[in-house]
Amino acid sequence: MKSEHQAPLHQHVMQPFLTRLLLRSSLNAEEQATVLDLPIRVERIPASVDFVRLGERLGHACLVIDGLVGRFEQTRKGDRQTTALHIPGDMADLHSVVLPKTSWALQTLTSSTIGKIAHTALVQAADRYPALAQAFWRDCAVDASILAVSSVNLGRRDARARTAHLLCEMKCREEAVGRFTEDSYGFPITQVQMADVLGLTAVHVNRMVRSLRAASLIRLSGSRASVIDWPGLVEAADFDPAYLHLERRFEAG
Amino acid sequence: MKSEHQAPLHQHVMQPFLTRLLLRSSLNAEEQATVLDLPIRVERIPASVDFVRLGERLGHACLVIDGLVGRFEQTRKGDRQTTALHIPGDMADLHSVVLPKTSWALQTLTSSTIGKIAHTALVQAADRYPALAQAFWRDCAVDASILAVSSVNLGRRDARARTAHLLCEMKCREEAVGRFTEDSYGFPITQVQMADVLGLTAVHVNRMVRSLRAASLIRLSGSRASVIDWPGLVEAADFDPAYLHLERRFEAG
DNA sequence: CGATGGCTTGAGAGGCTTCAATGCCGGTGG
DNA sequence: CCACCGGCATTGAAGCCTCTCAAGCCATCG
Repeated sequence: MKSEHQAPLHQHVMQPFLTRLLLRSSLNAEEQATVLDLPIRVERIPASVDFVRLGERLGHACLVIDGLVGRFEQTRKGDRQTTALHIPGDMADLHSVVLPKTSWALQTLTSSTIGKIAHTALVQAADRYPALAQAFWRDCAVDASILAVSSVNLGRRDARARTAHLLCEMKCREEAVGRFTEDSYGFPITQVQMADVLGLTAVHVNRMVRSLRAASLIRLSGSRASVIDWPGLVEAADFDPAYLHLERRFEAG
Repeated sequence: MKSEHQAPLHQHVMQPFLTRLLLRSSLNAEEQATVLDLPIRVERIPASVDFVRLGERLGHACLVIDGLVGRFEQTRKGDRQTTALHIPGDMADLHSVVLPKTSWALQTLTSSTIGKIAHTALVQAADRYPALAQAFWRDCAVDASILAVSSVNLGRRDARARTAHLLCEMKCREEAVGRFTEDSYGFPITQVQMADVLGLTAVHVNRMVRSLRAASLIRLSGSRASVIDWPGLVEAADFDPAYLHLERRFEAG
């Protein structure tokens, strides 16, 4: 029941996001159709482009359709901290619907396909269907939960555990959307970019990655990460996936 | 127009939260009345009590009415990272409405008064008034924005700047609700607790606090923080209050 | 085939932690 | 009324984790 009365090309493009929403929220056919019918403007963007800048006033939210996107902020000195990584199906800045003035920036880490969805369309959908409003809200809450764990990593775990933790998190997130195959997932990110995420220097990231490789926990070849010893990696990372809220359960309050 | 037809004792207790919502959202009289009429169960809790624990399934959200509350997570080793501080008027876990299974814990830092509001009541209000749903969502988005900046602090700023940044942030947040008076605000927090927030050891927090004091930027006496040199503190912290979204503006998407 | 970007490795410096001890203060009980 | 106790702030010294600086290697690409 996906509103087949009109089948614009963009529909298949919204499907991964709907899938993500359905992971955590129960939506009826009408609500699902509304999501699929959201007008979207698709755009291809090369690697390393800041396509949303600090202090901008946004009129749309960005859906990652393909590629890898980083949300980041920086210090006056210019040190960059990536606060979130977004894979296909993620809305990189859904929170911009309620906070249109950005205090963050978005950057493509690899060349990516981005879908821009007007705030007005999202607000209309949320206003009409409370279940959608709640689903959007929940999506942002999960984002915040990841942010909180990221703070724990940066504040309390050493470089090696931090690095392992990132690999664990991305494995679980990719797996949740069916992108973890043959014990590996796409991880097309340079060590400099990893350093931005982990609050480390690229030099030290290199040493930590090698340490994990030497311990036969993972292998990073080219643009993929292969998990060799999942229990070992989880152990090294002190990882508990609960914060990702990936178990399907629809109980609200 | 505050629904004077019934004036239960708890109403004055919801006022600070409504004030906080109104800082960033436009709500009509009916919507405001709905917030003030939310049923709330008030409870007094001593200092250093974990009143929400990890992995719990919550049926209510916690409003801080008085005192100081910390949201935290910890590593397997037991190192604690406080990811958010909450002052009176804050909802410490509004996001629990959409994610009732906690991946965090709440702790009183001083003896506090907490108001428990049933999720069902909040969901009903949100379902009935889209503007309220959006206001709740926005409140969570601001919380996430603070979390993101916290990641920047932990990942990219040194101990001194981090310490100064915390003092700046709390000054602005207290000021926004009229609790910054005579160049000072309540900051009843031990250096051990500050260390939990800042991802440092208590010993080093002590040295950083002394350094800031020696530079005549602030004074921490007993349970209050006095700002001596605001521009200097902002400079030391590399602080930009934009992420707090405290300017009154009601444009949505 | 030189330039570029990413990965790798080494050596030294420094910021923060760890361990340890002291002083201060308020609360409590004899 | 005062001695004791526990929590908190403070200070010192040593050590380690991570950064900084620097250089070399390799693949890709124009």
